[in-house]
Amino acid sequence: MLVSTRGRYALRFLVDLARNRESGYITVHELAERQEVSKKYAERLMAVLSRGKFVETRHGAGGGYRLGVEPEECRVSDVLAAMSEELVPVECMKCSPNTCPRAQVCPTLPMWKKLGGMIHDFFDGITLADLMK
Amino acid sequence: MLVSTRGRYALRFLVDLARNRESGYITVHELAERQEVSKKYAERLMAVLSRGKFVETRHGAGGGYRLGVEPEECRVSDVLAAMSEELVPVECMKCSPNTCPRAQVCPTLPMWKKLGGMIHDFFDGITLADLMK
DNA sequence: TGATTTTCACACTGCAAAGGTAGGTTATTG
DNA sequence: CAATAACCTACCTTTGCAGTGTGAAAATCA
Repeated sequence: MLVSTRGRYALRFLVDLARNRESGYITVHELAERQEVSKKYAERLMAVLSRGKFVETRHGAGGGYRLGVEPEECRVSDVLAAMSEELVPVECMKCSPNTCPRAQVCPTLPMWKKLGGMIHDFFDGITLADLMK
Repeated sequence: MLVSTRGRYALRFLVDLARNRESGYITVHELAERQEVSKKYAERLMAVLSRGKFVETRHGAGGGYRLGVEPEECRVSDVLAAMSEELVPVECMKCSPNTCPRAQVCPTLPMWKKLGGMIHDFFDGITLADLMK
């Protein structure tokens, strides 16, 4: 039931950028150091966030990353999705429609569906703005 | 964010036993076949449930498993715990007190804690009796 | 323009945990 | 005592995550 470090680090990076929005562009080096994540790994995760338009980038000297969204409008669920974090509790719910042959008779599926909904709603209701305080 | 098959299969086995409580002892062979899980794997998972007192066993001919608890009193959270399913969403919440040096300043930890609480409450509120209907 | 600084891309490795199997042992029944 | 069924342990295989190395491409600044 763990959330991958990918998703968790990404959130921490975004919160960091959100809190330091006035400082202009921030390099991966700085970000990685503050968040105590290896620079190399941080680099990769930030690239994903960049593709997902969560951050704006600037190459070259004086460059780096800055937040590309309004903290109030950036939902945690979107960030996790961008980091390809599956928010469903069971394999068979990954793709819809459910292809499991037992889906119609599975006594536990309704429970998993309900939980999946809960989790999704939970992350939907939290934004970067909530986390940066 | 997936629940292991261990936990999921175990629940299905228990629901099966609960639904067939009048049939006396049920062999792993039968159980595995109905639930479409390999007999060998089912055997192992049932042994765990046995150690956890969720089922009663009987060796030899005519033996097998039968439910060892009242469905109304068997919480899903207990079953998952017995199958060593960690219900926390992040590594650092596995042991308490939290040993992560960033715990005090982590901007995301409160969110994970809240989610963890929600998930635990969710599974606490569901019993075998709810699933067997 | 050219050196420097930065992001970006991708292949690769290492590792741990999960899923699943094999074979044999012990307990119980009839 | 033969058959049956749970039990146990060690093992194998796969998978996905975490993390690194190398080297580009892009932009800056002098």
